[in-house]
Amino acid sequence: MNAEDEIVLRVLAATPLFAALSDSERAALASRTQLRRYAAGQVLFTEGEPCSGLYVVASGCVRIYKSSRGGREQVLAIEGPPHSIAELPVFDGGDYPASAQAVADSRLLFISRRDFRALCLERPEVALKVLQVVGSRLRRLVGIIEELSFSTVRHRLIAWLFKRAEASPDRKTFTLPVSHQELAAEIGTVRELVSRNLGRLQSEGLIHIEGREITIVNRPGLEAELASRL
Amino acid sequence: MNAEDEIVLRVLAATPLFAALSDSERAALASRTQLRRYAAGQVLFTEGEPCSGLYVVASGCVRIYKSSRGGREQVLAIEGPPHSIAELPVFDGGDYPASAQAVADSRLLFISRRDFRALCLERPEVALKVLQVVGSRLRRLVGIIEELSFSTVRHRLIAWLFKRAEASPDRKTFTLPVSHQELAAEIGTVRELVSRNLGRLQSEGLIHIEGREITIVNRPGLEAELASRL
DNA sequence: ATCTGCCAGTGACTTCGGTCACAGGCATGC
DNA sequence: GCATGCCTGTGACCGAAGTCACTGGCAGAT
Repeated sequence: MNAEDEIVLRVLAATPLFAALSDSERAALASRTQLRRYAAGQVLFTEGEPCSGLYVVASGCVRIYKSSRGGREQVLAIEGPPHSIAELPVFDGGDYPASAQAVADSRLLFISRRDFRALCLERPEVALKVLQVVGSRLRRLVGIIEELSFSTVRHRLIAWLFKRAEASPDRKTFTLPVSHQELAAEIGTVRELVSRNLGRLQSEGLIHIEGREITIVNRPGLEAELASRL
Repeated sequence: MNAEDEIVLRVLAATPLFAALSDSERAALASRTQLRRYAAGQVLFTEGEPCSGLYVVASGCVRIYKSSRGGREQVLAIEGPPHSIAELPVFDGGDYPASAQAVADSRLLFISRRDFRALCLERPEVALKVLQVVGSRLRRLVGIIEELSFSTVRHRLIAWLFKRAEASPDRKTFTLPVSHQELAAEIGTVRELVSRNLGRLQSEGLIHIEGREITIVNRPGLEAELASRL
């Protein structure tokens, strides 16, 4: 067994979708799995393309997004290992509903539509797992709709900052990991509004910005805003 | 077999989810299915409630929606017979992500979470069907996100009018089937903007309004707007 | 008939979102 | 070095979106 096969097996074992499989079943699946490499920025597929199969992130990071003419983008999801991508269009026979792009250099497993469907029929537990994964995906989409429909850019920005801060050691300070441009795509607006709103939050003493370092200064104040009349 | 049982069987047979079942399997499922009645306006479940099972619309019509404090609502889907509702939260163990309400007097089949999961394990074809159904649901949600993120109220209103017109005999004239309030919830805005935008479309000679009758007057003009820099 | 509640239209106003244009910073590559 | 390209901040501006308040219509209930 070569190094690539080993990676494939390891990733399959770590992926929730395939947790229920036995070792031998996983080996069988692995033999029908491709390992693909993508450079940062490279596009995996574009919305509207026919769906050829499902991906699992082995390393790196992938973002799923819609783009408009006019050049704006709206991010729907960002997935790292060991999550799967595009499980859904595999089943309803339609095209990919959105585009996907590697954020960093990435390796992905690719399983063809046919193989995956066959597996689901053979091992219903896998299908149930898919449903579970898809459930959380749907929840996230509903969350995005809620935010776009009911809340403001400022709101969404604050929520985004909190999400980042929670993931940092002291839950207060973190380094902006993306450009304003990308942040804008994630919260559904444009670069300039991100810049302005960050500036406004700072001048109101709610956060502190130093280069790419952002610190939550007045957490209660920010939380109060999130709570108010969503 | 009484009348209710007959309804249940008939609806199960017509529902895509259960198309793959044999008559005897459907009969077994029917015996574990409840028939529930809801009056127009009655709420089936509210977002955040624990998910107890899945519904199938037997007659009438149900809308799925999120509501904000401040009293606004955003409609996510409207389902008539023989479609199912809330297939998804059944699987990921979470709460209902949105609320559901009968639009008209309705009868719904209710299948408990347990029974439905068991069925999916036993008959993987059912699970695959669920995935297919859920796929189209996800597409619609992505479509909503796209519209909210990239387009304007005017845009969404025109798209909505087209959707209605397509469903009418001459593809031009139809009766507004809902209040402005409800229309606003469906396209993600407020009553006043619906009223104003309808008025504006008429004064620009694009549509004609007479009471609740709406006629598409200048279809090319409207289409051009939909096409422009989405 | 009157009262109540929902629905529709509209004017005045505020604020939010977004566009355009431009200037400066900082890295990379030649 | 300089040129190039991407990222950021900001001022000016415009139109869209939303809020508030009030009017009048219409249907159902009593």
